[in-house]
Amino acid sequence: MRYSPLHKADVRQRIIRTASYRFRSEGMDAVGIANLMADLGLTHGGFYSHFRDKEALVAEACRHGFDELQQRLAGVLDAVPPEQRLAALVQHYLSLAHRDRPDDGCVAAALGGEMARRDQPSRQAFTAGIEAQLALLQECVPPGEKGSAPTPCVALALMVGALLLSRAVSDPALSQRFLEEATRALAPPGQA
Amino acid sequence: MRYSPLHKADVRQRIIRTASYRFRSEGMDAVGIANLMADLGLTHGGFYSHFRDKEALVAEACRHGFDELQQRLAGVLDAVPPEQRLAALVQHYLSLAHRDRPDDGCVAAALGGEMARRDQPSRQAFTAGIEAQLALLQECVPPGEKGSAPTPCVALALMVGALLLSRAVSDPALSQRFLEEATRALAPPGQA
DNA sequence: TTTTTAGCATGATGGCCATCATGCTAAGGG
DNA sequence: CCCTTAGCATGATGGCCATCATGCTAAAAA
Repeated sequence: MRYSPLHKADVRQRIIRTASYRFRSEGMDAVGIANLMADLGLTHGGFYSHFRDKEALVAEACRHGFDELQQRLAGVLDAVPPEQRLAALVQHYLSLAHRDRPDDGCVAAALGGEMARRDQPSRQAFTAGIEAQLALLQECVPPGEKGSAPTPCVALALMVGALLLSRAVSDPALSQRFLEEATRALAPPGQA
Repeated sequence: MRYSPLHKADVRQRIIRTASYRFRSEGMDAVGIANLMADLGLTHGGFYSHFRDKEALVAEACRHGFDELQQRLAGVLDAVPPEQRLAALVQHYLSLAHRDRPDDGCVAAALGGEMARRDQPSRQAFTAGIEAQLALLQECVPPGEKGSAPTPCVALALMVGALLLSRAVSDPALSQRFLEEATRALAPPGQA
């Protein structure tokens, strides 16, 4: 063992972390193993002692990305009284900052389309992340809200769709419209 | 000219058409020029006499895909009285058939994530398609609907997001929930 | 009928891809 | 203090990528 015994786990985490960012910003097919390892000052040789294949890394990177967002959103929610939680979450998710930093943002919005074409391990990791997001949204709906409030599935689909489209569209005004109108639909200003 | 004078335009259309399908089902990076031309019984040599580069083809394929969906949806809307148009469109868009045939479906849901990373020509073609979809949605909202109805941007974002997630998720039950709950949110059953 | 030329084919270039086989090297266990 | 071995490096394999240069061939123009 060249480095200390904990270094393998550390390198593994750095691979996942870097992959998670680069996948979201460049797409999963666009990031090669050799190129990715070079980011860490390593070469492609050792990769396969950490992961069985690229698919395994994609699954891990997916998990990592969802965990990260989940923790950040949990922090946002803790700082806010229960009635304002949904609004706070929506404003954070549909912000210009989130739109402009896909590498540090929601995996579903950045990689959802490509995930539909991937193998089972990655899709299962993705599904688990989605379910965690739905659970988090569930907790944001105040107790008294009746059938009028959007369900977690609807809220998540609208947020993902709006963020995705705001990124894809080349017209800045239209990009903002997606964010603003989706925000209004989920967290109407005329509310507590 | 080897074939009749109209054959160049015909071949060009066949390239666009095939590319449009394959891009949506396999992703734009996964379809190579040589492989694509082979689908038409041709080789890679002639490609660059039809398009300046791959980016130009992506833009054309994007246009073609949006046009096709637009025409199909227009056909659905014509067969239905004005009050039911939004519901008909939503049910068509959020159907299992659409979910399971991304190659023959909405460009935004299949390629939106990758479009955000593409060059200007493709993104402009994409934006034009989105604007056409928004215009079509605008016409679906009956005259009397007040502020309660979702705006076109919100409706489109929700539809795209729900379709995207229903495709990406590996759990069939969750996949259907996205489609059904989004459908209910946009075309509530307790309505004309 | 002859000549031009457009549409496509062939082939080359340089690059990147995932994956596997093997070799070095330094740290841990004895 | 030596020897095993784990972690990574080097290099090879076979394949696909976009793009450009050139050549063939048959149809249109003369």
